[in-house]
Amino acid sequence: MSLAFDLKNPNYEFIKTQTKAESAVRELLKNQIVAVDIEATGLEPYTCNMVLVQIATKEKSYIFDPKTLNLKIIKPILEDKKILKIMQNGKFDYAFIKLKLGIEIDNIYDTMLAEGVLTAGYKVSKSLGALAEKYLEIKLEKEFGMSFVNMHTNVTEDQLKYAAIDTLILFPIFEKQKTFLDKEGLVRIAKLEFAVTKVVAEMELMGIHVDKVKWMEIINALKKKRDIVSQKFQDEIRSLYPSNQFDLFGNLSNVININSQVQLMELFNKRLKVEIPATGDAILAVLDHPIAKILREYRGYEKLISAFGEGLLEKINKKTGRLHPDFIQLGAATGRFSCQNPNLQQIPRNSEEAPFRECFTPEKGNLLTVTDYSSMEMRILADLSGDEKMIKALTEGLDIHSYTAALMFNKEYSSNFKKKYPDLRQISKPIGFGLMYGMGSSGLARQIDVSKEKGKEYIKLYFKSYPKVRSFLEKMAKDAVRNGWSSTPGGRKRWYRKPERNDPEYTKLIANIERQAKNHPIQGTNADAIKYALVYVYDRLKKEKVEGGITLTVHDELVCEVREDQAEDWAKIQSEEMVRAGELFIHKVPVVSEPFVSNVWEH
DNA sequence: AGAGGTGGTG
DNA sequence: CATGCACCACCTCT
Repeated sequence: MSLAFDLKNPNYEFIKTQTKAESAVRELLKNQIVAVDIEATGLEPYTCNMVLVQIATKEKSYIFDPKTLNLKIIKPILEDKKILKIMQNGKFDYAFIKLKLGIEIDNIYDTMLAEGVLTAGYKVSKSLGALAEKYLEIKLEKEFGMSFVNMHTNVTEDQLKYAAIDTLILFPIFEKQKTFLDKEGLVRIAKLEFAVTKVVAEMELMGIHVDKVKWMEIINALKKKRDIVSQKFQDEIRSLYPSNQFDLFGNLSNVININSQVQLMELFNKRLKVEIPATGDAILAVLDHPIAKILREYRGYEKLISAFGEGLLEKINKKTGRLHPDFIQLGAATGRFSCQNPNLQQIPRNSEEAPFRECFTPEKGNLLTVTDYSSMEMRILADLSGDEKMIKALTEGLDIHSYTAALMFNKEYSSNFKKKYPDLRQISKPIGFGLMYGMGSSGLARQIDVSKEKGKEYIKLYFKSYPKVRSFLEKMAKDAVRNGWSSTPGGRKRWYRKPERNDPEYTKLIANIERQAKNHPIQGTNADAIKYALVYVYDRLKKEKVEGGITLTVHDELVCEVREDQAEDWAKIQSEEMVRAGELFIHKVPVVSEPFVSNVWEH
């Protein structure tokens, strides 16, 4: 592929006067497509600064100096709905440009997200370097000293060259990707991802407030309990070890490291003479041994303290006093978000001892509006499979697991079924979830603690109740193995590496694909829906002039923080927009989302 | 630095 | 033979 620019000597202009900047803007406004990139002193927009802002045409990169220029003048380019902005991981640049210049970039084509939808399911790098190699067979040498991180000196000519290349190279990558998006029918889903990315940037900038005092109260209480249990554990096992050790202060020291799986295995298998294959909770639970009981109690506390302790508070932003986690837009192969630093999608649900979610609170004068889809994946399964009885149950608003149990075990469904036959419902519920995950009979048997034969029988009864669910799941599995991909009705694809026939793990690998492909259309459609919802909700916030923004998305849930007098009305709108998004994909059963207004995340 | 084990979420 | 999807954080151990 021949490039429209010279890699060794890219055409660029480093702009340091307002007059030159103005004429550059005039030139740029003549284009339908530009590439945009920034260089910054670090990754965090609140505490780092922009060093360069590059906007390029196919042939030439205009490099603006944010220190000497008033960059408000690039607003007409960046906010123009007609001019396409090619960016690599645009969320990053969007955040800086919004924060430093008050400009909201519109009409983004993101090469990283495009690559994400083109390679979903494959573990491949989506860095600019990787894309340049893949599409252009060019190696981008990011030399040491090229970084702008913590930079205080003047930019070098080499740095400017690379800054120029970072924009110029986006054009040919964009051209190549476009043909693949077309070929794979991924244009629609790519456009969705592009529309979502600015919402994600805004959501990250918004962040969420944490009640630090309450958080530490919870942690300290847990620590007290943990330390008592930990001491008890050491005392109970001390006699099993030959000599007592003392620490510097003459206290008895710990016999083993309770956190060490290796030492625990030695303890159970060699000293307590109970053969266990691992020390996970499922195994310890059935062991019925006093030491196992203490260990389980310890683990309960230790887990919460280590995973959600001070570490989370250390991530509070110095500038804003809020948490600003990274939402990875294509973090999961199914199209779901993932979340990092910290992962707010795995904060424990509130419990008596550890009401962590109560610590996420609105700023004074605001309230949180929380909306989630109710039993969305069940609804998706009903809709995609077209199973009449499941559709009927969900349409009539019946308790789906009770209704399933009634069908399976030939009982009359009633509104008090749950109370009348709790044991039957306890069988039907895990099957419903398990099947969406491609679970087999032995897995189910293990789950609900019945024999393998009983497990098989239950699944049979389930499929007899919902025959189309079976044929749907089997078709998904078979098609994916044949095609090497599966897709959602929204057009999102997930690819699978087909194993060689002679692979020693062939059967296992095929079984993996089958399970993943049964789940993908369900989980993926949920992801498609919540992503449309994010765009709808963001647009509606602006349209309704609501003061506030989106703070969190947790797979089937959206959380906004808004001015308190607007919260009640807004929560309803937020739910409506979620429903509207869900109805793009679900037509045969109702989409349901409940609105909540609250001064804590969850109560 | 990376793997494996464990366990939190949807 | 293994046999429930999708993640991320923390711990130990090599």
